[in-house]
Amino acid sequence: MTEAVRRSRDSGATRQALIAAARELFEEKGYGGATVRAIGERAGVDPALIARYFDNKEGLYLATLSDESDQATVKYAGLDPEEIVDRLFHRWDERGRTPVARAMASAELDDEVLEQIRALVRLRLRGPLAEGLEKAGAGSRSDLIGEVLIGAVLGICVTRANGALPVLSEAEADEVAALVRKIAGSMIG
Amino acid sequence: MTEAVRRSRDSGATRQALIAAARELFEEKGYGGATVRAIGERAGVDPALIARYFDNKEGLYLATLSDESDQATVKYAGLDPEEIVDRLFHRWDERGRTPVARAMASAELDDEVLEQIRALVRLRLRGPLAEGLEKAGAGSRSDLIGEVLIGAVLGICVTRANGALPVLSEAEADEVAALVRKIAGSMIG
DNA sequence: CTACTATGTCATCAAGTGATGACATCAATC
DNA sequence: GATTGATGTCATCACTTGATGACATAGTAG
Repeated sequence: MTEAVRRSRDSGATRQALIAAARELFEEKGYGGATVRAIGERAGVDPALIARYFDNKEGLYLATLSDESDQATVKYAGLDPEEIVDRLFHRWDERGRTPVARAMASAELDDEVLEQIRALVRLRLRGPLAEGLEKAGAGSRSDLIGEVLIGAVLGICVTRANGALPVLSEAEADEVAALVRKIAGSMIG
Repeated sequence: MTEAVRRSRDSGATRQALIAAARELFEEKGYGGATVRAIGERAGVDPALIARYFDNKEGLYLATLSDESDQATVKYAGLDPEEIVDRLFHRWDERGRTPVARAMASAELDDEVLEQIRALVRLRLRGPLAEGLEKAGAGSRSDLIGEVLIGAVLGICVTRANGALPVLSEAEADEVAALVRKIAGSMIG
């Protein structure tokens, strides 16, 4: 029987605690800024267990990406491009930088990370986006247009979060969202 | 007499060599990834001189930002918004990430860095952009719209450079530029 | 020539990093 | 309850980093 017993020593729970703590700290400090000691402390777990369960720090990082990918229950399929872009903006804007968004905004990407990012984007974002764009008559390069929109939203959210563009940072989310929708709309005609 | 003698020991030349090497390495590796030893080596200069001339690594980083600001001879004043955005895109796209662009895309910004970025953006980018937008009849929030455009271009250039969005990365610059112009145009009507 | 300052060189420190392996302890199985 | 594998703890290593200060040398002024 596989009972859902709450064991005092539960490797699964430890794994999840580490992933959750890692996601938080990677969001806050970035990959380099988050130390394995800090992650272990926040998870209430000995840092050495990172090596046991994820080989090393990078393995844990990849695990956070997979985890986010799994939890991306938001379905964009079948929506208007403007609606997709609107929701994407709100998601990235509210939740701060998810590991995925943060990775996408970073300068150079490790090969494995790049692979995960691309798969996630293709399935969850660009796919539905391109589909909606075609349906709306965006013409041939709907894949490219979809990615341009994703990149644009990412840049807006990043600069909005870090304060580099003060007016944008202080604007109401809805006002910015309206502009983002406008951008999406302009790609269709 | 202040002659332009080429001295074998020239603190000015040393400073410039350090700034140039630092800019390159900050572009390639980011702030954390560029070590003072690597900067010194590329500059052909002992790393200890960083401390002498710029106090510490962060001082050198700020110096690279000022330097880029000084060298930003590109004048956007008086141009159409679409034209400004087009040139901004090409600049960031060709030259790779300048220190400024890289800083704008980073997650959290140090106070001093933030200050420099904001000043640079206000003077060189958002100012002319907002002016052009108003002239074109963009309505009230031209400051906000200008910053949204800057953020969008930044995100497009960053994702284009790091390969997170493959179609965008492989597209011709001119094709992307056309879409960027389209986005700018949509903000006016 | 001498002395003095600017500039450059070098060795080294203290702190922090990720990783590792020996050891301890829990919990399931017989 | 003894055995055994899974899980957790701890000390420590090897390495890198930014920074510092003592020292060396060039170039100039007197």
